[in-house]
Amino acid sequence: MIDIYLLEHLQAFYKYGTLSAAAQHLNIAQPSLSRSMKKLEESLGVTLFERQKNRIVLNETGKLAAEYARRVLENVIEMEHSVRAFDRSIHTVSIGSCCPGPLMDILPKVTGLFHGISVSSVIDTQENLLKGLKDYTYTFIILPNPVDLEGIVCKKYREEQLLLSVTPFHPAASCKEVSFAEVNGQNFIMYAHVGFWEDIVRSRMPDSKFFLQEDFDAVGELARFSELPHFVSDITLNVMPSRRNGRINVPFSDPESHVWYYLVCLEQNKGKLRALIQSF
Amino acid sequence: MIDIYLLEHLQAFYKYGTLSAAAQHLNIAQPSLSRSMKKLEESLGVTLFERQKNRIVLNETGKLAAEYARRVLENVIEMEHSVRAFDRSIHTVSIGSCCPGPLMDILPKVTGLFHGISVSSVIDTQENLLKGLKDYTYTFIILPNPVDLEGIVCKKYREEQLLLSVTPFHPAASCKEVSFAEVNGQNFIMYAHVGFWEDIVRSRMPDSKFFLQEDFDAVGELARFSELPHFVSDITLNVMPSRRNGRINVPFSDPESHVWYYLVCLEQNKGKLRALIQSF
DNA sequence: ATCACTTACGGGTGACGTAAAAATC
DNA sequence: GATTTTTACGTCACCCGTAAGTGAT
Repeated sequence: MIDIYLLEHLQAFYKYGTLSAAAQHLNIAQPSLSRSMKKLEESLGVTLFERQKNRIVLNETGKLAAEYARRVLENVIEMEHSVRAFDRSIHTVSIGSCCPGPLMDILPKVTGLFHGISVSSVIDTQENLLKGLKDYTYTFIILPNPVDLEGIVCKKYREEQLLLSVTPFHPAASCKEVSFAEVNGQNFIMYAHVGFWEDIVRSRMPDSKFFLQEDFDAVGELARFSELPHFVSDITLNVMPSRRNGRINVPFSDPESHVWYYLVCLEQNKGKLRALIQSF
Repeated sequence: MIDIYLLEHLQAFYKYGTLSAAAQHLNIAQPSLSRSMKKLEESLGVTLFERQKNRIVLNETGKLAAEYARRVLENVIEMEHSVRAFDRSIHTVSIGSCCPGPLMDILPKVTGLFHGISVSSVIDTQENLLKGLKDYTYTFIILPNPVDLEGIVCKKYREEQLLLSVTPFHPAASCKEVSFAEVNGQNFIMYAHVGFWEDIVRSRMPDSKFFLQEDFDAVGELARFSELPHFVSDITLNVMPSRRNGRINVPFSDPESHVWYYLVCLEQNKGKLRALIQSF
């Protein structure tokens, strides 16, 4: 059977067009590549290149072979990734979430439940979360909507309400609720890794600027010495009461500011999910 | 990247259950396999087996890896096959047909049109014909029905009428037409490689026996010295008038006895198909 | 004793690098 | 002269086989 390294070499040549360029990217000497391509042709029993004296280009058969090579290599890479992820999934619980809120209250429960084995968590896009669930990167994922897919289990988890955190002098401070439109154009301090919330506030308040903070604690610190509003949620306030620090928290009135979360896992982890839910 | 031979070894172990059995089928020594499995675990950085002192079995991760290995190996085999077939398709024209009839009149035209390059023809099932078209095994295929698939071109070609060939003393000899039902139960001489026609006559005449002849000429020879009926078609009679040899040919009346053929090829061979049709 | 796997050691294939030649721009 | 491919040759990695050892049936 054809050796993998021959396919890698072919793909590199396909990508970079010349043997020398491809050899550089492969970190091998050019004559090695020349030999590899010959060997590939020989083992397939097929001509893959048109050769002039100092020029070599793929013919139609060669291009077809290169496409197949790409597919095979992608498969091998997927195998490596998935097998490693599956192995890790046996020894660890990894939770992917669309935003930090539900992680804040679920992480302590998970670490308590699966004591002894390590727990990791990541904020990611919905697309990557579902992909990562299927390839064993995540044991559980948390989505802001239900999913109905073959082999996947989905349970309604909890809700979250977004609130505006302002100083008592802010016009909204006296309101019972506030809409995105009313504060559109104002500038906000915001934690950088809020997942899908960022899409929501940016799209609903297109005239605002958001001063992103890589460090979560920085948001609280900056708010203490600034008039700038920022965002909190009922979950945040519950888990970290210090975030109140003299500010007024006004709920948003828009429907997008209120979300139901769903816990999602593979069929094979249904048991773990049930255990987790029972621990609530 | 993981070497192919490691995947082959893993798959063999997956299939045969023990290192010794797998090694035998791989034609290598057992210690080699033992080493391969260790190396695979090492390069994946993952435990694939549960080892007792003299026993080794795949764990869950190992089974997953073996499944992925199978997929990769299948891909490589498909690559080898398709690339070789594509290369051949450049140098030859290969025609797959659902039955011999339309081949008899199209082969001379094809050999005339593509003179210099070799022409081969095969009778196959509809399923295999379509598969072979997609993987470049066949340049053209001939089907008894149209197809409408992405990337595939289909042209109505010609018709064929099945007839019953009998001696003048046969009851049907004086009829203008005959139905399958009327001769059901009688025994027939039949060429062995008539493709889908065999399915038709067997299903429409379940009480008949068919004496299959591997050699096409044997049908004519046997018919000369026998009272047994056999099958001909308007195409056969046209191409080989000798098949008449004193017999009466009565057309079947059933709709299944009349077929329209379609010439099918890949989009990329549309030009060749057009040239072929224009040569008619 | 036989079977199944592992460890240890030696051998040969072959993938790679270096050097140099040939050809094109 | 710079770039690209091919040919030639030497080297080292590594895959395999043989032989020996351990443990289980």
